[in-house]
Amino acid sequence: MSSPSPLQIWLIEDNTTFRRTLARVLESQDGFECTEGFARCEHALAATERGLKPDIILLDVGLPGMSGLHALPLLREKLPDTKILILTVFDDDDKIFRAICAGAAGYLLKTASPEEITAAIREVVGGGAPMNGRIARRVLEMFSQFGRPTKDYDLSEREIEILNHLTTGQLKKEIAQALGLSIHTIDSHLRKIYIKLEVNTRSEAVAKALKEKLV
Amino acid sequence: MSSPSPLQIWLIEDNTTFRRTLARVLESQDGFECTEGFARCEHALAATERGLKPDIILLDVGLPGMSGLHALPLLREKLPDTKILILTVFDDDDKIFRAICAGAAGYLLKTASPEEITAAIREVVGGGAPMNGRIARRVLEMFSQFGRPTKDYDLSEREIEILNHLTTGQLKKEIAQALGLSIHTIDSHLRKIYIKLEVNTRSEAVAKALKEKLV
DNA sequence: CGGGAAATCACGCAAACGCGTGGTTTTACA
DNA sequence: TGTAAAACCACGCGTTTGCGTGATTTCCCG
Repeated sequence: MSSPSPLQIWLIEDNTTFRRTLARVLESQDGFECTEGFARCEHALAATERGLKPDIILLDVGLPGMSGLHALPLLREKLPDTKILILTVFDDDDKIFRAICAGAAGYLLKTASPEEITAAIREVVGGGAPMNGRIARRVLEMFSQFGRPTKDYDLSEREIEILNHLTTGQLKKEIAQALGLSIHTIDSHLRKIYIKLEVNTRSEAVAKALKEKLV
Repeated sequence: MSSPSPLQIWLIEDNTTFRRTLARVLESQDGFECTEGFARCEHALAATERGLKPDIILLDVGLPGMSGLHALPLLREKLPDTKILILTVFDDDDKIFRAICAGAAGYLLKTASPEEITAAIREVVGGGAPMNGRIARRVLEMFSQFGRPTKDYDLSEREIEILNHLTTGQLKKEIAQALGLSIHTIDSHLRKIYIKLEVNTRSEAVAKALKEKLV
């Protein structure tokens, strides 16, 4: 099933021993072909200039010269169809966050066994996003931070509705028209919103509403 | 290793057949104890009032009465230490997003085999966050949307600086004072910002800046 | 070296805004 | 059934804004 066109894999990893060992492991897998190994991102980027396009890249983030995190968006631009898996020892939230935002297709730790790494590659090919369990947990936790309404300002439905119109830049007059109300009513609601949000200007209210996900 | 205190699992799932089958499968696992099965979230919430606290909950989202997504935050509040796994047929971005934001510890699909479900439970106990591969991919894609500067409006440094002041609700006068400039200069910058962002009001500019992560 | 973009400053006007202060009607709940 | 909160409406005042139309200076780059 895989013999006609083996999966082309690149390794970007400065530790030569680890890179070669991993390359050997991957090569031994049916359908895998470890076509290139680079010690620096710059070399990999140069290779893309020569028109080479792997299916998968295993990318270390702690590299001499250009870091993997810096290279990621560049690689993604050059190789939009290539799935890039992070393979690193770092598991801090900032690196995870930046890697994912930059378009990493998965995040593995170097503590992973060869079996786990090959399984991850197969998973990413199958449309998945392999992650170390702890990393996945962190991702979900970070994600859940986005949905918090933070504080409760006890805004009424009408007030939230008007707050929504504010974020579209509408004038009091326009909001009144849109809701079929008098401009004085909008003004009245607006004041209560200001009091509840503890702001004094429209833009401050909009900023607070958006920053704290009230709308 | 697990005999002293088996893992207590609740199922919240309206399909009686599926729930009972799954309960039987889980019970057959070493160290698992399927203590309760509910057809409605309301029943589960009532059970928490009686002081019951499972280790794991498998929660369907498409339920009669209160939906699983509505119940999730309530369950999380009652049972802060319980890991809640979503087990559903739905895989649309909105449901995934809401479930994760509400604190789901994992997201499984009902197409999962019994083996996959038991593996997922063991994974969540081990500090992981089991997800269906496709779901995990979606999560990373959604996540990566947060880091985008979206479009490039070609704002100058000064303009971005002033845009920042705008999001704090400052008046032109105040910004001028803060930057040691004339109010006319701020006005001038403001107009260019409006032109570049294609807006006509301050709040619209603030909204656009925050929504598109320009600041 | 010269052109263009960015940054700075200036004046005036109509429109919109924030705010004080008043009111009535509708809705919700005890 | 009463009462409080929300929603609705109104007028006026002083301030701020958005915009048209100008100008000068600084700095980068071809």
